[in-house]
Amino acid sequence: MTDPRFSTKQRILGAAEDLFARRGFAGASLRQVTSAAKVNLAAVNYHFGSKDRLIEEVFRRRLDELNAGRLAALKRALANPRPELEDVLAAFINPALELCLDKEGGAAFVRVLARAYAEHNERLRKFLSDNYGHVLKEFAAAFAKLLPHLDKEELYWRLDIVAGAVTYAMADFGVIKRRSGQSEREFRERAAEHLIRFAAAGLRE
Amino acid sequence: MTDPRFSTKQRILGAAEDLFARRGFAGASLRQVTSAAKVNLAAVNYHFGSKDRLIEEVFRRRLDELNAGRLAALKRALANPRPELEDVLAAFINPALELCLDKEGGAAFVRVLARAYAEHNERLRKFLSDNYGHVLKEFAAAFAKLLPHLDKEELYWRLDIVAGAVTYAMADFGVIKRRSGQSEREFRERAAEHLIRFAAAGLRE
DNA sequence: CAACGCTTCAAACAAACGTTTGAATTCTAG
DNA sequence: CTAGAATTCAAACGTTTGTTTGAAGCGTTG
Repeated sequence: MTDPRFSTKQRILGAAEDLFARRGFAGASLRQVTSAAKVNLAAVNYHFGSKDRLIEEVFRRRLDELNAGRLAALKRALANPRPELEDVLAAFINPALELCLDKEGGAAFVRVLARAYAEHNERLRKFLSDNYGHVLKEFAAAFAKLLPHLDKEELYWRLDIVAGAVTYAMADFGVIKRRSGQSEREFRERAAEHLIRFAAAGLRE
Repeated sequence: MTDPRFSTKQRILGAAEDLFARRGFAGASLRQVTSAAKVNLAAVNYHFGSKDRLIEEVFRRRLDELNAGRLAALKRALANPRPELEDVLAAFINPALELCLDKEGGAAFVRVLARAYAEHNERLRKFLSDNYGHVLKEFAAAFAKLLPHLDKEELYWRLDIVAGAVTYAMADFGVIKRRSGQSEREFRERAAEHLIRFAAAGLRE
């Protein structure tokens, strides 16, 4: 994050991601961010314009890739002539899991994402819905085909619950801690497995 | 909230609850709180000592009652010789639902509670676990009896997922909006029904 | 090397922050 | 009615906040 191989912009984004995850958008100051990134305070306003726009860029950097991954995984799942419910769930969850495990700062970002929900910030919600709403639409359509016994309202309710459970579990808000012998990857993969099985059961009824 | 029938202390707690829900703990300032409560700025430090202790009191005021309600409902559910899984889930969820619907500011508080999860704040987590951890233990024991086919680890995973879904749904982080013809009460009760059915299916597998 | 645009920098800005103070006011006993 | 405690109040404390400024440094291009 402070690695001088990375550009000033990247270092700021990395430090902001980490601090927003740990202290929230209001709780993390630009001085804390720039000091962690080892850049000058004014660099944020030079490169991003304002703190609000920095927050948006923290989202954009990850979500473009995450949502592309989710759509690609969905496409692969639906290539199968008789896709299983679990496959579509995995198409939604696994790219987020990979983000957590493989990308530097990915785990922090997932917590930032969960914070965005809690913020209830209209500006932020509009930004997310404008830029990434179509992804959720495509998944909703796929689930609708696999669950023809559910009417539209019933389906939306359940998807909303699934989204909540996924967000919460990925951000490890829960109380379950990784066991000492267990690797971070093992732990996360187990969490995803449980999540998929649980959500599938709840969706099917 | 600004009603002069209420004491200074109560007005501060009410205003703080509302503003913490909307802007977070760091995002809501004591000046905003005292101005909304129509009390003097210094009143917070006079009555509570500090902002941190005000935050704790916002939790304590509601959680004492909420958790007492949950334990009472659990006891009633277990009075039945063959209690259903749905009854225990309802014992956990319905008191939170009542808080949302019947208590002034209850809906705001549920969102404050969801923020506490997002905060990952060690001090806050310890406070909550010290004061209300025993409630979760009792529910876990009740679920364990009803789901003997699940080993301890499996059960804890699923309860963690349920807790996440409940928190998320109660704080209405989701995208589902109340229909125009529907009352807040109807809407919330539907949400709780869906939640119980979904969670029961996921727990039973 | 000179001139240029891009980036970094230390310093300062006004505003807002949590907290403290000491005097004014209100309430409560005796 | 009065003494003393409890509460409210305006004002100020020293920090920290996001943002702006103008000069200094940098690498590229003519």
